[in-house]
Amino acid sequence: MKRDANKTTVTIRDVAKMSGFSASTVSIVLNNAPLARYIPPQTKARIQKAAKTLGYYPNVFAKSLRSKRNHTVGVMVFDITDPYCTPILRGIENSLYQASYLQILADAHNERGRFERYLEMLLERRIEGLIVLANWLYLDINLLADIERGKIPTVIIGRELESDATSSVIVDDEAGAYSALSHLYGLGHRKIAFVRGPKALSSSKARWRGVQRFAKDTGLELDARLIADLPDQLNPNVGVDDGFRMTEELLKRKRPFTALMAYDDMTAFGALRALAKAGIKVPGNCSVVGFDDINPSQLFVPALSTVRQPMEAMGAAAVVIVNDAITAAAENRSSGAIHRKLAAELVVRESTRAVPGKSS
Amino acid sequence: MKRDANKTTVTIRDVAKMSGFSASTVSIVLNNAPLARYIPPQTKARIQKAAKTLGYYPNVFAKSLRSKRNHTVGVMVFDITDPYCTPILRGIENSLYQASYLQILADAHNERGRFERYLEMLLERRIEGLIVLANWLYLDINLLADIERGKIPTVIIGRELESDATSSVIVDDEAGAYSALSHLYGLGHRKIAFVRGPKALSSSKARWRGVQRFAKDTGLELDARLIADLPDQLNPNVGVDDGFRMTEELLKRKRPFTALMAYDDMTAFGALRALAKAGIKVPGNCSVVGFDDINPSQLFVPALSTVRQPMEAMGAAAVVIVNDAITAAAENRSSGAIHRKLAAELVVRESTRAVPGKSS
DNA sequence: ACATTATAGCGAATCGTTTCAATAAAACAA
DNA sequence: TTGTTTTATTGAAACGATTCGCTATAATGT
Repeated sequence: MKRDANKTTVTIRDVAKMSGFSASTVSIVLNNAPLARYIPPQTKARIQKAAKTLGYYPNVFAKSLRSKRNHTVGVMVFDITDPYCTPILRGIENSLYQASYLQILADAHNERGRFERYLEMLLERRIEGLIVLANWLYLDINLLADIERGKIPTVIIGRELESDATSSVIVDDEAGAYSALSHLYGLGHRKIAFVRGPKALSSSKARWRGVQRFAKDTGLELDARLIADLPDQLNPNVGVDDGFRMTEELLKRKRPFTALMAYDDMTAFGALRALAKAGIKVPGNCSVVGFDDINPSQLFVPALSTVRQPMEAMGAAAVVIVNDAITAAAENRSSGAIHRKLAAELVVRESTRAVPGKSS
Repeated sequence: MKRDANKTTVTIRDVAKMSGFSASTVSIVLNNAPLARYIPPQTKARIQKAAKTLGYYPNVFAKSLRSKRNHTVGVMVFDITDPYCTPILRGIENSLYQASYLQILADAHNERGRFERYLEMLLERRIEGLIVLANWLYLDINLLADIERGKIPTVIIGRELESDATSSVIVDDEAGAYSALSHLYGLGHRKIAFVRGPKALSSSKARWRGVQRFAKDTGLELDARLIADLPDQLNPNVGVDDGFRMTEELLKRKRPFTALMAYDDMTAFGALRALAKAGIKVPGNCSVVGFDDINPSQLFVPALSTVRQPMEAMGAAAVVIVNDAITAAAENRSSGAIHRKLAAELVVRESTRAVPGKSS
């Protein structure tokens, strides 16, 4: 193994040799350590030039072996295929970049085993923080134990854990649903159908609470025959099929409605398809409102009115939380869990319209 | 700094102490190193138990400081917001996971500066391989120099570089466009409008070549008045607006057409919107075909007929290439650049139909 | 002229692992 | 019995960077 021949890695000692100074000095100069204040400019220049001509990159492993810091956080996604994820990832990435962190991306594919395996790998990497993007189901108790074990600053986006020992960033589902329904009501709709989310999801419950609260506030009657439930499913992309089926189911009940409020945009897409198939024009004969405002929603014809989750902001908020926790830990301070609930915003597009014959 | 109190990291020496053996032995056992063949089972058991009860994770930094391997590859995306990216990322992730690599995700936001900064950070991390997902414009020459400098196995998805020193995975745009046009032609369409892609994109050219070849093969006439070009733009999500504008432009020319072939799905969405606005039914009065088969395409009403890029497979192929290159490098073999061109597949959905009055 | 302080740079220890070479006991062959 | 091999374990030297403490010269104060 004549490795010296094609010596590929250039170390700090190479720079030292070339510049004529010691490794210590090189380190001090290149990092602008406190001691660098005593180093005359020309020495610095010589060292910097040497580093540049050699193409020297400090070895992060050696570096973090000493400093215990490695400027890496793990980002665990439950299903990157879900369009809901992407903007959040963008938000995370952007904030992380600003703080010059790098992210290791892990995709659990909604599988518990995969989640755990990835978690282990991330722990081995000594990530400084962990952001979990729990867009979909479950996420139970004892993986928390795993996280706690590592004592790594963690924040969960999209779910609030029962034990609030772990920080979280969620959206105000209840208020969002409230405003969506309020929008339909304001347009004169009274016979409103609902496709509710899977019962297992906490956001389903919260959104429904918003609906109920609005109904109570205004005396709107919620007709049980106009309510359908999405089955508990693991695959978010099936949401559209389920939305389709549930809407057909609703139509089959022959109970007229002038508006439909879907659990989320995917469901709304399915509803749109079912309505089109039944010859019902949107928004002419029926208004449809979704939730989330995933990317395709604005593309649709008609563009979907929906409740926008501030996804980039959620990602950014998560980064703020972990970053604070990391610096707190670095300074040996302790920091409690933080729970942020962001407001959702109604976005009115083309799929909702005043009920015909009535003026709003 | 009483750090010993809350000693957070458990090292191999702790395991050694607890099990009563030396650090060397522990290392050998835990890694199943060749020497482990001499270690009696009960010793192994003792060590393993100690490791488990202490919750020992080997420190990857120390590890790779010696071994020069860190099982990490960089994945550089030009814009994670682009729905085209997601399935490719999924393909990459999945293959990487199988090979038990972890990925560091970097998003260049289509900005050169950001690309370079990230590249530097990745190089510092001593990533073993690099996958670049060049979905969108440019990607010029001298960042290649940067990559070459690091001598890191690299593969580019979505573009073929002029100098073929860097491996690439692309889709057969020409054949894909050929088959899309062939599909329209087979449905009886003769007056076909085209919204071509931005000239700067190599895929634009390739797809247009496919169109031209088909036209030549069959004698189909390409009417210049039915051809519009997307402007050179940086933002992929603007594609839909441009598609809308270009289609309106085409309609304004008053030159009738019964089918429209869009550069990609985003453009097709824009076209769909413009056609709807003009009161032209799809597919009743006009067929529309896209390219890519991004996720929303199947959701649309009508679902978009398009040419499917095998995105997961592309991601997987990229991983195979870097993985091979990495192991080759590890064994001191040299490996040349590899160029894979994957077939695209026509997906017929609802947006295309035989031209009225004619039977296909 | 001498003590003090600021300036400039270096040596060596350290971070947590892996691995080579060495040791030493047991097992075997002659 | 002696010599060789196999089995079992370990100390010490890397890997590449940071940092504390040390030296040594130069500048300053008195």
